[in-house]
Amino acid sequence: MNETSRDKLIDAAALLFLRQSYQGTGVEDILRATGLSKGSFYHFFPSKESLGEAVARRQQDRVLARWTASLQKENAHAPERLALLLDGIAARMEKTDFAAGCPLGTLAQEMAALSDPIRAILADGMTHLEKLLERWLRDGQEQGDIPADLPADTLARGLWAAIQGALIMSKTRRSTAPLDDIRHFCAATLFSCNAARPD
Amino acid sequence: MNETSRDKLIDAAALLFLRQSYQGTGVEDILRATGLSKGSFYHFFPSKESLGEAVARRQQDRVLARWTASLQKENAHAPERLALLLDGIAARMEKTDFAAGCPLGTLAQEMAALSDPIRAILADGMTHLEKLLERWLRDGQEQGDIPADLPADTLARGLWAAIQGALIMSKTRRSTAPLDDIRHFCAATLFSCNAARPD
DNA sequence: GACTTTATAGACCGATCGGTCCAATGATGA
DNA sequence: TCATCATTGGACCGATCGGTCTATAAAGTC
Repeated sequence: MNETSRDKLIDAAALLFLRQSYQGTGVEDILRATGLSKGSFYHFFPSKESLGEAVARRQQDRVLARWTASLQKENAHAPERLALLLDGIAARMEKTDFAAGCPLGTLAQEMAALSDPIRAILADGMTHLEKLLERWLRDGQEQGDIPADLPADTLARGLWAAIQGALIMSKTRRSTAPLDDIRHFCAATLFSCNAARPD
Repeated sequence: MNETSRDKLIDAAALLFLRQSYQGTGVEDILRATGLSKGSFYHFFPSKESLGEAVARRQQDRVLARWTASLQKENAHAPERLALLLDGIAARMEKTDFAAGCPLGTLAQEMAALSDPIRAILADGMTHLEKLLERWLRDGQEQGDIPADLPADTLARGLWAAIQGALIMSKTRRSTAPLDDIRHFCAATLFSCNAARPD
């Protein structure tokens, strides 16, 4: 109900943290973005760090929802599902003029050493994403798109890392090419291994 | 000669930026770490951002030297060379109690959208790293450790991204396991593809 | 309608931010 | 010996930082 103000603060902060980083965003910036006042802010949150925790949780929910929608898309094979995910990410990078990045990864990079509560939330979110990738891989293996003898858990972790790194590169090069590279990378190592054994 | 003070500023800033980020490090922090004074700082650098550029260049030189030493190690095959690189990175993470990360990647994540000069320097450094990985891959292909039909340039970019991502994960999980995962990932996709086709 | 709780506005706080300025000091060469 | 110029120390600047406080307004509750 009266969560509207609290939600507005979290949403505005999530956007600003993603584009200007946590430390680069002042409490006043968030107030300006929401039209609320300081009294309101500190009524809902005891500190900026506490808001950071709420932001981390919200970003986790959002990213998880987006990844699930792509990676578990009905009537689609593994390569197509991955393409869906990467296209969505690429579109988001272009839309923000390459100022964004992974909502979890960027926060993690900055806050892991600064706030242990936030670090823990983000670590949890990343585990969920890896699990999602692992399930995508296993589905692909069942469908025959990915060789069944490959270790899904290791590959999932490696693939998650590759996507994170591609986002850093995308931001630095101001290009979506690194995200396409991931697709080619998978085509060469995961899918093509399969194609190389046609019998 | 009298570059000592300038060098001290760059080195101290490089260390602090890596652990506390650029925006989390005040000019006064750097002065405290070096024992120098504000007059000295602004004699050598017109602004904090200008120091940031110098730091980016220095980190590029350092990382490039380390990667070259590992990936072009004499009398070593591709898997061993990669292991050398990843072990070095893992050791550095543990030594800093997981507060560090890739000197280029962390700066890039934070500064790419904030300072175009710094962004450009880091983009350049990343290109060099990718070229280094590509050469490592081609050497491995010549030595027969990696299937010759794989596209070295695409794999190099993907692998670079995976290492970056593993560093984010390592920092967030406070563990070196993600770096070991990269090794297993390569073993499963690059090296083992080869082993899977024994004939 | 009286009373309590929740929510909001915004003045204010000390600390710190990046940056300026100038006087003092060091070294160099004529 | 003197002039020159690179280097350093540190007081100082306005702006902003995260956070506190009090007064008020709105929303329930009986």
